[in-house]
Amino acid sequence: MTARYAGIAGELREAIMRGDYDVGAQLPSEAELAVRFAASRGTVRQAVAVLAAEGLVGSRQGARRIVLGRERSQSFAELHSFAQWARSTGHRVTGLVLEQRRRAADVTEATRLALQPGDAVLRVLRVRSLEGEPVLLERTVYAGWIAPAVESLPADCESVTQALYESVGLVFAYGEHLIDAVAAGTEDARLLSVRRGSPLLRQRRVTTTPEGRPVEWSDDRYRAGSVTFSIRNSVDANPLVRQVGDLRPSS
Amino acid sequence: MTARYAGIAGELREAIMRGDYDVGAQLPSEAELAVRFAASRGTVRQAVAVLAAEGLVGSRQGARRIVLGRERSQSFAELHSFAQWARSTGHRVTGLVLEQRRRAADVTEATRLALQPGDAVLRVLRVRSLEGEPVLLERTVYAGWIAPAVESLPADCESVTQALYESVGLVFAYGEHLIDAVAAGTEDARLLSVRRGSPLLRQRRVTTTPEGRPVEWSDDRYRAGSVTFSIRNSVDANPLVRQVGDLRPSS
DNA sequence: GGGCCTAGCTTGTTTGAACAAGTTCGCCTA
DNA sequence: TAGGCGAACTTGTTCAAACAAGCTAGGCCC
Repeated sequence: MTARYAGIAGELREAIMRGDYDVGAQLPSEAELAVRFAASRGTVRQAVAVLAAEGLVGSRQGARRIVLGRERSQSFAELHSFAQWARSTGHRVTGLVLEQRRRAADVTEATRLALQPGDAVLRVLRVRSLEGEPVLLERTVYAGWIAPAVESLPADCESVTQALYESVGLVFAYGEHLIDAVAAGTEDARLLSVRRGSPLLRQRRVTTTPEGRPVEWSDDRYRAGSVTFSIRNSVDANPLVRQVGDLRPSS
Repeated sequence: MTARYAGIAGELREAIMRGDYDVGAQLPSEAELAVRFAASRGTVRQAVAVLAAEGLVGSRQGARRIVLGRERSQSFAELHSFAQWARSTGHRVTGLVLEQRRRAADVTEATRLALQPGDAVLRVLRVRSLEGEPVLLERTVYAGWIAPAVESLPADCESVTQALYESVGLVFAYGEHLIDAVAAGTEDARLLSVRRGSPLLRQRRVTTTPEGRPVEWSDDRYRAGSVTFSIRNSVDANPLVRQVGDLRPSS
């Protein structure tokens, strides 16, 4: 069994998504839930805190909690891994490595991956397709210490995240993402079957292990209209930040 | 004074941002912090939970907490309000209403704002500039009940969010955001001074009051390169979600 | 020297209790 | 009837204690 509060959160989440509570309706009070689940108030609070973080419920001191929506945010794994996300939504996903080679890290890459300039890194160019249509172009730089594991993957590996976990036990735990829009370059256009200059949604990200060690730096470009990022937030919890452009050269 | 845990979180945050702890370094243990701040372990845990949600520190059961970075996520207000965000980063921001008129809500708008089709709504077209350069085009639909307050604002109102708070005490508490890339239409191109078809970063959002009542539905388009969205997340906390495109017609 | 194992440290989970602070709603008064 | 008041309810904050579970480092054995 998982933690108690996680179980309670799960039951409440299902009840909300099932429609037991309408959007805008009130949730039972903490005291009531504590009795129903035979848990202390603290544990119940932890459970509803999970739902609040997912954006499902909101709360104000003094008033009952309110149901804000029915769609749950997906897990970190689903956010990080294109394959896991696509699969969880029932889409058929494929991938293909077009290029892969080791190089010495330049200053930018070294900084981002917490390496010394000149240390070995592995650059990979990958196309991902949804239902056979190419929708995503990934230009990834892996830190040298993980390169062997990445190179040993098949070129059409579906989920790199999962493969790395299974082969070397690597876990991605933290990520920082920068999202903006860019025009498709010549190569982008050719590989994604769009016209040059057409809009792409760009997501640049650094991912690190649970110990805080950077593993990869990636520039992912989505064909416009194929994928949308969705964010739920509240006065309490909010992870999204705007930044003025041109802070960093684009790789 | 604010809550105890908030104060502790603040001190720790400052220490991290000041560089007392290097990125990758360990934070003192909960027990140690409890002694130092003369608080119970529970309160200390609440404080570090705040930092974890901000993406500043990470934690693993059994091991000391690790400093992950030095940049803090901004507040919800800064995320929601373009003006407040820009001001907090030291930019000069201006705004101008180009069009404003009441209409009956169509089915889409009514659904998103939890109204009945035919109820009155207020549509506003606004341009926002950074340092005099137009960077953002806002097409906003306000629910009828807030329309009078919006109409009474000056056309060059800098911060609508703040103005509405001051005039009628309206507070924005929750938001749902959809982010993708689109090509600039004829009107977009003219008003943002870009070529037609050039890439724009689009953010569609619904914002609601603390009671869960939708206030506005907006389609914001940023000129490419002017603004970047940044997200920090971890296995525990993650608010960002991908969605397959074409789920909803674009306004 | 190399590998295993355990003791102690550190974070995760849960309970129970108490008070603070904000909301709601009915009642009472002017 | 309109407004104000207050009691009951509900969430927010804090404390203290105990056990579970994962991690680390040092010592021990081969």
